[in-house]
Amino acid sequence: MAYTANSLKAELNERGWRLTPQREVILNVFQNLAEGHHLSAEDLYNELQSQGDPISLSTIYRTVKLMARMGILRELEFAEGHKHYELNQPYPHHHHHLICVKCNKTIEFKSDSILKLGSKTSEKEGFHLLDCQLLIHAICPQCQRSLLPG
Amino acid sequence: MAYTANSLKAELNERGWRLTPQREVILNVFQNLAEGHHLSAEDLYNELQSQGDPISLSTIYRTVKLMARMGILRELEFAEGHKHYELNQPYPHHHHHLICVKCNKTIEFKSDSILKLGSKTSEKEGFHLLDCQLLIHAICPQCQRSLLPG
DNA sequence: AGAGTATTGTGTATTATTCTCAATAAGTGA
DNA sequence: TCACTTATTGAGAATAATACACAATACTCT
Ligand SMILES: [Mn+2]
Ligand SMILES: [Mn+2]
Ligand SMILES: [Zn+2]
Ligand SMILES: [Zn+2]
Repeated sequence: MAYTANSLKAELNERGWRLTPQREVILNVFQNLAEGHHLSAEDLYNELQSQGDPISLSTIYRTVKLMARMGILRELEFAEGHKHYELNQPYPHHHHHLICVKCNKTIEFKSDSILKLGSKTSEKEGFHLLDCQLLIHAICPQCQRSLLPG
Repeated sequence: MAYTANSLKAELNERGWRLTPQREVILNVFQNLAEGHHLSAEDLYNELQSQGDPISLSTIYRTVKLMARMGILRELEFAEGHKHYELNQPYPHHHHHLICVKCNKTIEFKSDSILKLGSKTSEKEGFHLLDCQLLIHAICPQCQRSLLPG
């Protein structure tokens, strides 16, 4: 069940917030993003720029944060010093990430048992689940061979 | 199997690196850290300061990064804008985190099935596993009640 | 349409983390 | 034990991601 402009508006208004063209366009970018892709704030800024919908960096930071807290986007912290975002999709699109801490190569994989564990755990503690992600930090085959320090 | 000064030295030297008093002291702080505690770089800086082993912030940042890449420490990114570190312990101490994205309340929980999945996945891709952590972003009971924006 | 207020864009501030570089000291082998 | 090589440290400056302040704008509701 993908978001439409209307369902997004409904969810925003319910909390006393507003639907703006910026928010709608930003959500669209994520909905059209190919599988396995993740955007940083700056990526998103450039993408919007080049598709002719320029939006200020401030608004971008505010919006992705807002949408992550609504559970619309998931916030991913790989090993690069800045956050990445992607659509927070339910089963069967929900997935996890295996990351090389040296070169940032990322592999996605699925697991519904983790998703179940995430729901069960947050429910048990009375938390409202937003996102559950297994993050595997590792070193890829190529970087294992390289003798470079660090 | 906790690290001793000697085993740490062996692992460092094996890679052409050196054991320094700073590295030894930093590892000790983490080994003496109570369960459920996590230190930011600044926390660690202050802790060392007050225990009479002052170490520069530069060295602290370099050391925790080094130890994370060696698999000695695990790097945790909660929702506060800076990293936290804790000892990377194997089963049965290995655990995961449920975090409130609004107030940062953190609850730890264990799961050996995730640990297995992490090993299996990285092995399958030929990666050398460093750490595997399930991160559950959620909103705690108290913050659900609060009507504050954000 | 108008009131009330959430949101935007611009510019600036903050702050975690990295970088630079000269001084120091760990490892190694004679 | 003593040099020799070079990894490491500490101090400070630099960087870069993100947050903030505020006046102008534009949603939403009546
Ligand atoms: Mn992904
Ligand atoms: Mn922990
Ligand atoms: Zn790699
Ligand atoms: Zn909370």
